[in-house]
Amino acid sequence: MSITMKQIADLAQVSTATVSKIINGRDEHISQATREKVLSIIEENSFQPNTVAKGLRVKKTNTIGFVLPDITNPFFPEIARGIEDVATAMGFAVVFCNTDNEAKREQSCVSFLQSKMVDGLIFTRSLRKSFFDNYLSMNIPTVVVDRDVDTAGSGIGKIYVDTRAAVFDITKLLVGKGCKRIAFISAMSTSQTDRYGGYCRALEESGMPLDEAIVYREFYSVETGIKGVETILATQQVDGIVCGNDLIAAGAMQAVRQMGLSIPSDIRIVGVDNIYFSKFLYPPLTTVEQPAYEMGMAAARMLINNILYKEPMFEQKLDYRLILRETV
Amino acid sequence: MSITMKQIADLAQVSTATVSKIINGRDEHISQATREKVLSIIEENSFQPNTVAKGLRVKKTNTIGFVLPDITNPFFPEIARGIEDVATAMGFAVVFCNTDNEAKREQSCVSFLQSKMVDGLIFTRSLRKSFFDNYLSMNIPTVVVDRDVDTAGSGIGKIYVDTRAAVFDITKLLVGKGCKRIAFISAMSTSQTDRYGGYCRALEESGMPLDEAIVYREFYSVETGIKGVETILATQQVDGIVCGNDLIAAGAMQAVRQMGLSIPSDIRIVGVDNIYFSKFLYPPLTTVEQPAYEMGMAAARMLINNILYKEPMFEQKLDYRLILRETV
DNA sequence: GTATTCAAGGTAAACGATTACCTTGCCCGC
DNA sequence: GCGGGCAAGGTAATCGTTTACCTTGAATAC
Repeated sequence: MSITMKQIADLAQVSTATVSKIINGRDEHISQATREKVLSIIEENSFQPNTVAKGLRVKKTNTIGFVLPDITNPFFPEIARGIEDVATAMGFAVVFCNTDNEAKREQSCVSFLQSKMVDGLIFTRSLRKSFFDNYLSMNIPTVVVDRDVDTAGSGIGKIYVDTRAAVFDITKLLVGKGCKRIAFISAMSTSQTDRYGGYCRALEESGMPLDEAIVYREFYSVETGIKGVETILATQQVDGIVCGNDLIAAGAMQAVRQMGLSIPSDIRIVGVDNIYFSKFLYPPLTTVEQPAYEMGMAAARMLINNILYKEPMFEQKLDYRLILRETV
Repeated sequence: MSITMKQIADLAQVSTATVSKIINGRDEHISQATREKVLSIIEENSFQPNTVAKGLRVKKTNTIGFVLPDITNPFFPEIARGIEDVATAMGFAVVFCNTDNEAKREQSCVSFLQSKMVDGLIFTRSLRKSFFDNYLSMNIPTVVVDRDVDTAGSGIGKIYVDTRAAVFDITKLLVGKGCKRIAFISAMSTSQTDRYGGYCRALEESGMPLDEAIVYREFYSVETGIKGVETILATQQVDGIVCGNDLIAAGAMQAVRQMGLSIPSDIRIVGVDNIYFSKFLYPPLTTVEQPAYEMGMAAARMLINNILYKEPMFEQKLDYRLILRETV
């Protein structure tokens, strides 16, 4: 095992209280000589205070939990990195928890993280309703990112971009390019204020009918993109597809190419997220950028400022940006 | 704060020792009545033992650390997921640490994780030599994945695939396709038993000269791929490029297309890793698959078996597999 | 000369679990 | 009727820190 504070104290012939005070800067009543002696012994032995003991004592672990669906989805590592970068800079660690979007795992993540005494939690695209009220009562500093949840009065912070408006804009873009019949492929989601809502409103405003036969909703995955175009194009004809995210778009593009159609001359396709790989798709994907890294940073910053300085939580809307490439 | 064991004990009118014994199954001397009573009170209050207190007492935190260069590189989330999945299944948590391949950050990750009393560590593409001897003396269960390190006698486990052989095979593939002049773009690396070594040997065996003018080595990134082809093609002509990983290949492909060349008719390109997005590149990338998810699982399994049951560490070589797509 | 103050540092009780060892009462054998 | 054994559970030390409060000696005030 590593060296403990007690051993350092013995070496320096002082008490652990003295060592502790020096380490934590509560050292108004420590002489310069003692301070230097202790510090040099700490240095020599490269002593690092045991954070689990400290955490137990002070009930703060300088650790935050990050609950996300799946780190393997390329949208999340960017957020994760944003979170980790500011957390590290502010002296916090972050522990990850994948839920696969399953309610049970979400629950167990939270209780697991709680038992680790994390000081706060960041949820990305999770924290489901069934769990919400129960969760609130735990009273643990929380910010949700990219999740539409009613935070009013709950003390929960929120970082988001208006993806509904983003989808609205990008389907309008398709309309502007002359598309007459635009399909929608995305994940199933309960709320109407989401991406699907943006699609509907854009159609409506353009005087185009909403046709369930050309919307397909399942998961935010490549497979959904593939299955989506396969089932829609089996019976329908469309000249544009808006995809709920870039993963879906990647799958959709592959599937339409497989059917001998070409992009964008036969079908125009757009996505959402602007994941790193979107520009390497063929053709490079037109999409709307969500600033994932910045969202992660903003979330971590808000959370940690709340933990450390009791700064209030708030809602912050980040801007999206149309990324025009070659699929429209 | 959550409820503590003491409070449970009070509610059940027993001692904390009794509660603890029941929770941990050391309950031969507890009556069925008491057990049920305690269990039901635990249930009602959804009590979860505080793992940091427990960790402090038993000096085991059921947590492992995962040190990696950058979660944003799409090769790593797969490994991470593999690690997390088996860790979770075996009752362990994993905390991540990005190093950006900087020696300082690697050091501080380790001492940070150590202060968190992690029970073991997994390094991916890190654990550098300068640090190695010092590290060994810490005597913490460790496995390295995808890192060429001499583990003989060190008690360090190792999961790897023979990427040297993989690169050998895939450059041979290029030779077989008729390439006469094959460039190499990869990361700088110190050891000769790495990907570069495979490239050299393949050239040699094919009777082709090794020409420094057509090798470019910097980082495992898209940018390196771009800069690599820009600098090589500025003065040289080649008909094949082997890239150290798929990220580099993606950059390289974009750059050669930008120069008006086409793949594979003008230049054949191959990568290594088979990251998720390789099949969506245009044209779909020929590469060699490293089973990242399986590597993560194998690493976690070995590490945790060592921690829990003192099973010895070992070296395990996983197989790679040529993925023939359309860039050759 | 006594009371007060202050610098410098020590004492010991927490934090929330685990666990080696003790206690108590009951039963049983002889 | 006494010792042994066992079932059932309690006591208290411990893990490595932090921190409220105490102690000590010297300086200063009056």
